Amino acid sequence: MKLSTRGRYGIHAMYDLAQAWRATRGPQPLKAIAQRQRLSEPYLEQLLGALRKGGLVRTVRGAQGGYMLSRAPEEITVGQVLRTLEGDLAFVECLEGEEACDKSARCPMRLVWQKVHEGVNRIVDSITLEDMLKDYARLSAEGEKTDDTHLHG
Amino acid sequence: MKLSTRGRYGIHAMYDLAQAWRATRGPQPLKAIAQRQRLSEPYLEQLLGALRKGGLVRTVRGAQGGYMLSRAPEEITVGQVLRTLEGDLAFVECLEGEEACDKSARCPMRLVWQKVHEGVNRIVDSITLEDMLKDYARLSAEGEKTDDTHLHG
DNA sequence: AAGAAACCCAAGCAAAATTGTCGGGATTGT
DNA sequence: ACAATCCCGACAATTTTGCTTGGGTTTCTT
Repeated sequence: MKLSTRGRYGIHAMYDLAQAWRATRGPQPLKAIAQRQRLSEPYLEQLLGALRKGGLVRTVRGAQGGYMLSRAPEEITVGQVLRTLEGDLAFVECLEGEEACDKSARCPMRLVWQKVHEGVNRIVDSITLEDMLKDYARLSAEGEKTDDTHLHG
Repeated sequence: MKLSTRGRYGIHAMYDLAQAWRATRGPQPLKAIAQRQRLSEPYLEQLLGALRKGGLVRTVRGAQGGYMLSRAPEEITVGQVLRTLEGDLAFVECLEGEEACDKSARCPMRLVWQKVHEGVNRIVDSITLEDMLKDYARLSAEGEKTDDTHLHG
């Protein structure tokens, strides 16, 4: 029931890129993202590769290159990121393919899984990277000290 | 992100016991439950053991014994079953213990995980075994053939 | 009292998934 | 040219999952 590190690290990376989007707008080298978020470079590279294929980030190759969001932070949802890295956010497989479960139409469990599936997706799709930036800004304003290094969760 | 077989099989077993509750009220032997739900006996035994410790089923030992719900189907929620077998339904660990995440108070990710956590729990706690029985009865009424063997999902 | 029908429990274990690492290739700015 | 980058597939370590095995213990029936 836990998210794997793919989803968790992916959100960290995307949040990092959302901050960069506001600040410099330039591409961020893998190494910089990995250091700020304290993630292993080669592993993060895999995740960013998947996010690129999913159309959520784009890359600039060669020196001074790096990764950047493919569109504005308010147009990327947490759900898009998680589904790209984790696959369909379904509790059970029988919801994924159309014919994954033969008895699908008359299964007492199915409605339960459907409700959870819809609920989870509705929530994660309602939160954009921009929302996360704002929420965190508000949170920081309330607390006193500023500290923008490595916050995991 | 998938439920493990523990949660899935557990719901099947509890649904089976909910049906039995209405019909006979007598304890159901492990073997009978396993056969109806097509689950491995020794494995199911583990799950029922956990459900017993969790207070959701009670047992009658000795010959003619078996497992039965510890209270009425309308008083047992899907959430109780899943949490008993899967642990806290949290996307990330930092929500579980109080001090699992040191920076908890000012973490940009935390609010996201909290919202999902609350959403999932609200949904699974809103569905009782009785609801499942009713939903399935309605579903069966709509379809024509009756068939109460092994429906997985 | 014997036997069978049941639950109870702790280890062990193979397969699968997760979480990375490694090595080399391709592209591009300076 | 050269260095900074991204790109990609293979593989290795570790953990988790999904069971199985081999014993117990309790209680009903005869």
